[in-house]
Amino acid sequence: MSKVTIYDVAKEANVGIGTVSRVLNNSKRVSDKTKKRVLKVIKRLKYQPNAMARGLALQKTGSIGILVPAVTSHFFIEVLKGVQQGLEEQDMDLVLYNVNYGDSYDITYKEKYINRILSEKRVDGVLAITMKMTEEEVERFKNLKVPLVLVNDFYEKISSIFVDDLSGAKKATNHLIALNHKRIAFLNGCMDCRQGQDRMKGFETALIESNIGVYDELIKIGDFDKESGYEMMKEILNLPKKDYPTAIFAASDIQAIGALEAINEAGYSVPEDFSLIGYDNIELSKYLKLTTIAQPMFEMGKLGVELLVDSIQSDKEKIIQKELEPKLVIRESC
Amino acid sequence: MSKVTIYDVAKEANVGIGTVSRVLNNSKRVSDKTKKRVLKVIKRLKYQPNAMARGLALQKTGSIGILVPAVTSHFFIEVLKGVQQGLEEQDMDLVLYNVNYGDSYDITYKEKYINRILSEKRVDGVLAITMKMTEEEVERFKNLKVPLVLVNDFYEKISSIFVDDLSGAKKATNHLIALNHKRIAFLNGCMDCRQGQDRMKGFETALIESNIGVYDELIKIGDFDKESGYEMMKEILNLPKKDYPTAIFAASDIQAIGALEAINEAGYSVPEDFSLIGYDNIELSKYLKLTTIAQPMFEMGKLGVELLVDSIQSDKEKIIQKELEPKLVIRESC
DNA sequence: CTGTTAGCGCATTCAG
DNA sequence: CTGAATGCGCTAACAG
Repeated sequence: MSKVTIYDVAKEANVGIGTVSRVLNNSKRVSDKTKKRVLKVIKRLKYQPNAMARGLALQKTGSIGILVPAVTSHFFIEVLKGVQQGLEEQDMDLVLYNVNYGDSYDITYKEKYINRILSEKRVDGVLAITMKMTEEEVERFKNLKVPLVLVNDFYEKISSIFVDDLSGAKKATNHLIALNHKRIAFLNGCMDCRQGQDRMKGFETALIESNIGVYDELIKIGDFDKESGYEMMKEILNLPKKDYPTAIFAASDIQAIGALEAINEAGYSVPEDFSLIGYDNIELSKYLKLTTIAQPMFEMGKLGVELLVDSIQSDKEKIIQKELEPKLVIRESC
Repeated sequence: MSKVTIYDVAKEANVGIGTVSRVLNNSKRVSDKTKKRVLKVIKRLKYQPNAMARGLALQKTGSIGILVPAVTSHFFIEVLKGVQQGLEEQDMDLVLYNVNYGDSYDITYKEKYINRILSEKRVDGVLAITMKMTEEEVERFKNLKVPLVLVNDFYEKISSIFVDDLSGAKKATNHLIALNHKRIAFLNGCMDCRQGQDRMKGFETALIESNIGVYDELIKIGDFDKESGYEMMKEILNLPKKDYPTAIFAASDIQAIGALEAINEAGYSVPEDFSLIGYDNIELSKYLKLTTIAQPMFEMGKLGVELLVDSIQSDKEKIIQKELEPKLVIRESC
């Protein structure tokens, strides 16, 4: 009962392999009677087509690739859930290309994987999640006609799914303003990515619209990780006390957690001494009771596969841009 | 520059495709001179062999499958890190088979994936993580000679990597005993899996060895998830106060977190009113300052791939059982 | 050492 | 409607 091929089925059913192949791909050009007979043999022999052979003949693999900077990030995990669910409905497999190596993002791995994906042809298309693809990289996909969709990133020439960061940052800031805060600090991530830029803009816009002061010394730029949140908060705590903010908006939950650590170390607490709001709504923030801006991660994943599968199947280029709306989740940190 | 095949390379280098194939697989049977020439053409044409075709000819895919009940579990994420790193060194791809569907473990999906893996032959071997494989399922792999290694599970006829749960539970319990606790509760997961049984045994053994009472009303059996931890803790809090334990040992961190919620809701706190210790050392527990038993998840993943790749390459059956040692991580919950 | 040929398992013409 | 032949891109065995 080892390897049963299409030939075994054909012989057993007294037909040619062509016929078997036809019923497999449910072609109309086969009589109901023989179809039934073949189907029965297939079931009896527990036959299933070999993915490699089929892929080679069809020039399709029946699987998609996921390109991600760090599989272990909370953000990705949530997106992955959506991807899984979307994929399930398609009966496609998922190949994971994790750019992260030994806990550090390695740009050479990104390059390496992209090369591999593009030439090995093990996947029919790829979902790049939070990957900051360069224009040149994207073009390579286009040239080779390998469907690509960007999740949580934006590029005008490629289907992308992203979140309205400007709106999210405004919501966060406005929540703080509604709570009557006048001196609000902002711990931002990088400024050379869309997310950082838009969140900054959202923050400033909200303040200006409410006629509240924007204080340079309360705006910090670092990284989206915890250490950076910690460092930035320490800098703020080093300010003269009279310049302290009453509320802090961190551009990511994980930064907020870092900031929280700095706050606690300094003998202060949240929300008594400082109000704190994060961004992302990762699972952790629920346990830490952190107020935050929820990104629709699951939906992004699910929508992402849908777009990708669509573009694989239709194979005519159709660029779809989808902007999702983040929403405020109020917990106990402010 | 679209699809460059081995023929293009051969023509361009004035050799036969056999020669090209040989340099690709670094066979010794090719002169240095032609080898260099071919290599140069390969680089110039940016040629990379098609994975499908190679797989078909070689009967090897160059990728392994991961079978897991829930990609989003913290435990799995950590293991995955190890897997990734191990795989990186082998240049193999990773195909994810997630049995979880719509947030609930679905046994029919397990069946479905196993069938798919076994017949589609898209992967050369599989790593089953925390999968509770039945004897019959394992036998199917053996019959079809598809290498399988179990991670965090044990089956004598298959290479397995697991943790000494008895020892882990003893360590946890002994820590509590060293802290002078006399009435210790145990919130266990299922009792029909090795983990549950061993942890129960470890718990009881530790108590008995120290001549401390084992109280039936303080031993609860549920599930390894948060809800179950919450429920079990509530039951304990419903006991007459005089019967309250002074410490609680939860069989998983996530259960401990559920228990913590119940404790807080009842107006008590940790570690003031109850000492609490968990099991697993997932990332969350660090932030919640939960004392726990650390499972070497990363190592399990890494070791797992190594065993698997070994068995794929050598292809002679060699069953290796590896038991790892868990260790106590003391934080602030006790 | 190197070119040629025969499959790997399947989908897809092309005849019948 | 159906069977036989051809090719997908590559490896391996076989001649030179």
